[in-house]
Amino acid sequence: MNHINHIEELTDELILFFNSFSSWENSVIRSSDLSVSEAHAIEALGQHGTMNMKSLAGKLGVTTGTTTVTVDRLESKKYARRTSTKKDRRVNLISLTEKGEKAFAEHHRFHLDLTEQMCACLSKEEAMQLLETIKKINREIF
Amino acid sequence: MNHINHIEELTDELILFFNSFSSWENSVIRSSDLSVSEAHAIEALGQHGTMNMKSLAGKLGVTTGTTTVTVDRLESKKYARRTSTKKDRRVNLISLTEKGEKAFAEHHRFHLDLTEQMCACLSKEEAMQLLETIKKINREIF
DNA sequence: AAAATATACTTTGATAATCAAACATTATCA
DNA sequence: TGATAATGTTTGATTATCAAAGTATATTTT
Repeated sequence: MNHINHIEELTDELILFFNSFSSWENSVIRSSDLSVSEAHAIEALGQHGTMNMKSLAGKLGVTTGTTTVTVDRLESKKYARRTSTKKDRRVNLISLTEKGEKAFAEHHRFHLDLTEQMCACLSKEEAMQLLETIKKINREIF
Repeated sequence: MNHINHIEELTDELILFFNSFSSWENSVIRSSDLSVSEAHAIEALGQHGTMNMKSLAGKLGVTTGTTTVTVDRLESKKYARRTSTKKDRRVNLISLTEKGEKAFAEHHRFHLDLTEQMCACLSKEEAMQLLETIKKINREIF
């Protein structure tokens, strides 16, 4: 993989993969009654569990100000709730309500289906290798 | 890869990968004088060459209305231009100006660096396998 | 302990991003 | 020719976002 053309090619395929994934996700979300940012927040909370505003903002890759707005809407729609802690009263812990958990499960089902589709066009070995590779990249690069 | 837990795990890693990639890209873009949608449009035009509005909208995964706005801004900032064709006078071909090509090259450099970083933590075989796998998924799923 | 500094979050004000639906223009089909 | 389809723009509304300023609480320094 030292060859420059392979780097070029992999780059182009990664960008294409990213854009396709993004389009796919947006169209899945638009078929629900959630906005894109709301859905992403629910996804993060469902996957990683209750967390404070700062961590949630970090997971979503946006500022805490943006996250405040998103969580406000999730709260008013009853998908999530804020809980303050005794230990540090500045902190708000954000957790999913039952409705939020349900929405997460539903959305996650789409992701699982997509992953299954992907694996269906790969051999068992390729799929296992993909998992290992993505894990490595997630741990070591991002 | 038939095991349900592996599907779960791969799904979670893919989502993490996607979110990390997204955050990375956003922070790269914010260090330039382009907005996120402008940068994405330049990226698509640079990678695939001149195309009409509909194709560009398709590549970006947004409506043509949204694309009109984006291209308006790119044009007013001199990164891209519209050219009408004789063959079909409804069509606008969008192409990068010299300034646009330069911005693309610069942005693409960041992507190439990221890919190199990724490959640096993989063996040659793993990297080649990743390329093949992503290609397959891009062709067959998206 | 008081003052200074840092942290977690919200608010504000502005701009960017987006969609759906209506519209204008040009092509194609019957 | 007239009807239908396709390409792109405009409109009106909503969502998404940031940076910077503000609020409240914790921590550190003197």
